[in-house]
Amino acid sequence: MCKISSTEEKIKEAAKRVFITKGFSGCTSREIAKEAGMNVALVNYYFRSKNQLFLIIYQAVMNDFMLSMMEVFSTELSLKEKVSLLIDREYEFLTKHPEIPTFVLNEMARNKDAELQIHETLNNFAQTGVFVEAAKAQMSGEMRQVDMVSLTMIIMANCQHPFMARLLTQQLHGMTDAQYDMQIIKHKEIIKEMILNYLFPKKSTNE
Amino acid sequence: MCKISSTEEKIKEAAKRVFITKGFSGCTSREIAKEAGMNVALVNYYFRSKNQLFLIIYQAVMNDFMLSMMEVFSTELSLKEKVSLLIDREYEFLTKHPEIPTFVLNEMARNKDAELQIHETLNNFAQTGVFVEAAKAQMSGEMRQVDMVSLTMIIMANCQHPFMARLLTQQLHGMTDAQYDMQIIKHKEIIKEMILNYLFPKKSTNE
DNA sequence: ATTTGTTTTAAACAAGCGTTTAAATTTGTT
DNA sequence: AACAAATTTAAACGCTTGTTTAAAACAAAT
Repeated sequence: MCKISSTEEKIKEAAKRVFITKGFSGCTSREIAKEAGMNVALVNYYFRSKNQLFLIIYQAVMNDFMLSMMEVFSTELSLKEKVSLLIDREYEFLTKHPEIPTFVLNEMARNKDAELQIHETLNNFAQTGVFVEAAKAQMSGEMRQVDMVSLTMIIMANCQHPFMARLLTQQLHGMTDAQYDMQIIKHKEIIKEMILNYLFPKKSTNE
Repeated sequence: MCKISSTEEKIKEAAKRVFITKGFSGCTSREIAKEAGMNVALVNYYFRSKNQLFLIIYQAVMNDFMLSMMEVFSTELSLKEKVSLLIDREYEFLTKHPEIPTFVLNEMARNKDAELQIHETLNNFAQTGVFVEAAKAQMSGEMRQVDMVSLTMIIMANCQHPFMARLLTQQLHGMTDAQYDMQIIKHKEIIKEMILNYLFPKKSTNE
């Protein structure tokens, strides 16, 4: 009976790899089965359909993705330290899973049912109270008056895009894989300074 | 004989719309034909195959995409003004064609033949001499010491990502389409200030 | 050892895919 | 008007798709 979890898990792992790299429309059930080293019928025996299997994978990936962005907010740090740590964690996560943002955004665009899944993790996001905290920091003058949407967009853009546009950027500058890996490490510090300088400006003495 | 350009162009326009919104793997030849209001066989009569048609569309889109980023560099402005204008042009282009970055990056990931197409526009990019110009500005101390790769990444990320991650961000903050359109207009000014402040810092008097 | 239920397989299903064919229609030319 | 070429159509091609079936292989229990 312990075979259940073995093969079922193998299929899920294979499906995750294939779905993330090729997308739902870009792969076949047989391809997933082959990647798992199994028969095509087994995929449907455990998961009923390609779509059902996809939904399970998508939800899991989406959850990982959102959690990686949220866990920082629960810490007991100052807002400036939180932003800094958030960027670190995002780069850490994306270095391990560089295809996930593209995957999530693509599948959201393809399937409008995806609206459902986001709401679960969305509630947890509001509960961290980071928005209230940011509002206070802006009141006190500690932080620049930036609305929370733009703040979110700035952080997401500068963290995710370097991984999403890797192929284009690498070709544009004729870089090897190793060179780009190094670039990303350097780039993280650059955007961290840029963002923190903007959000928490050193008050210049001539104003 | 004037029918040639008429139907051929109609198919191309339909294919462009379908390919950009659904991707190569996400659509069928019959779908493109239907969008153009024509028979399936006509698509292959004019373009031999789905793949051939796609390549024509991809090259045209890729060219538009790269040109929108490059034309600014040929102007006679200061480097600071160039960066500012580049961001304006990018937002202008992406407001009209918001799906293009996702499309280009997705198809690059799917098809490794795409390496060829980039080299054409790449040469023009080097010829603008913007890299030499930036190096000079850094020498003179006008501009911060940021390598050109990170500079490119920063600009691309903060311009493209807001359009690429529209669905996610909109859901995350519960925004309507109209609200997000407004947000983008505001966001452009924010990232412009952030980037320019970083690249061309006002020398603080206490240092 | 036989029976029971579960897991795996090979084979088949209809539907849809990209593509081709060959006939019908339209067009331009004489 | 008659012919030749180009355009458009409907139908079919072989192949792959997601999914199902029914039999085989396996495991556990009596």
